Amino acid sequence: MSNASDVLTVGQLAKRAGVGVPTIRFYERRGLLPSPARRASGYRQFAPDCVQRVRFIRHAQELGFSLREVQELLSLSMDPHKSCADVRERAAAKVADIEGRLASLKRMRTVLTRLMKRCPGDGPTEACPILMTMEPEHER
Amino acid sequence: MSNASDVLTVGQLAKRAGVGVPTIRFYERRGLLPSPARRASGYRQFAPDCVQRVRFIRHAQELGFSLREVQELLSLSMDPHKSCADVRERAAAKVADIEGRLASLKRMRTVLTRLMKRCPGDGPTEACPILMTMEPEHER
DNA sequence: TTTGACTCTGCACTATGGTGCAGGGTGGAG
DNA sequence: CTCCACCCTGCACCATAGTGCAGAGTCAAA
Repeated sequence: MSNASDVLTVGQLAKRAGVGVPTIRFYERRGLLPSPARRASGYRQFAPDCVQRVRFIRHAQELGFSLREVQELLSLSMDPHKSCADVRERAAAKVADIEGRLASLKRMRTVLTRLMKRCPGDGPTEACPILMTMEPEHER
Repeated sequence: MSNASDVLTVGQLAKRAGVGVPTIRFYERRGLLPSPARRASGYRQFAPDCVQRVRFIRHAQELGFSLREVQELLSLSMDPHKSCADVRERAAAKVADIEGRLASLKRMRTVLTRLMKRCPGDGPTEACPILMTMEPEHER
């Protein structure tokens, strides 16, 4: 079934996965992609399933996982001693992380919109409640 | 009123503002703090109001402004041709920015929690719906 | 055979917000 | 006068996720 014409060069892999060529090499250096076989010339020969792998990486990134975390997820999926529960643990940690960031951003938004309501919208900047509230004699 | 004993060394400024000494020098290089007067020895002599300035910077950072944006805010407050409306514009842009980030994080959380509900919590990782959904044959 | 597109390596650089260090000079108290 | 804490400059480095480039080699079609 699989023959030599199945393998992909970096460029082909990059194109099919929708990323740049340097990104592929970067992932390889980071251990997110296995070191591929090489031709005599040194050209990389990627197996076709590397396309899935790269898309997995991007998909996980979209869900908020860093490359380090994606790597952990990948080694989880490689390790027969690990179970679904381990994966779920990572997901739960990520949700907690996201919720922390959400709370922080919401606090920022609350303060900023409150300041904007207080701002007359004209007048000199010295009288601007936004700037004044950022001054710290206003503490907390 | 103000005499020589009013001025602050970097270390004193850093301590009063609650930041490290290199941070002060970094802000100075970035133009967030004016270049202070120097003693004959080269020691910086900061005016006491620089403490307020540094705290302003940290406060604005807490509200989600980058140092570049803090600098813009500061030059707005220096410029007599600028008004409160200009400041409010920056705040509104930042709120929009924060809302974009909130939406993105909420999407991530939604997907992750949905995946976690589908996950049995045991069994091999190959069968894990979390990992499987990150595989891209699952497209969009 | 030639040409153009592709690939190789390694290194430097982007942005962000600092931190750390080496190798000097300075300030004030004891 | 000595000592230690502080200050000076400039440079390199941390993490993150790549991007860009030089200089060389390769592949395949025309």
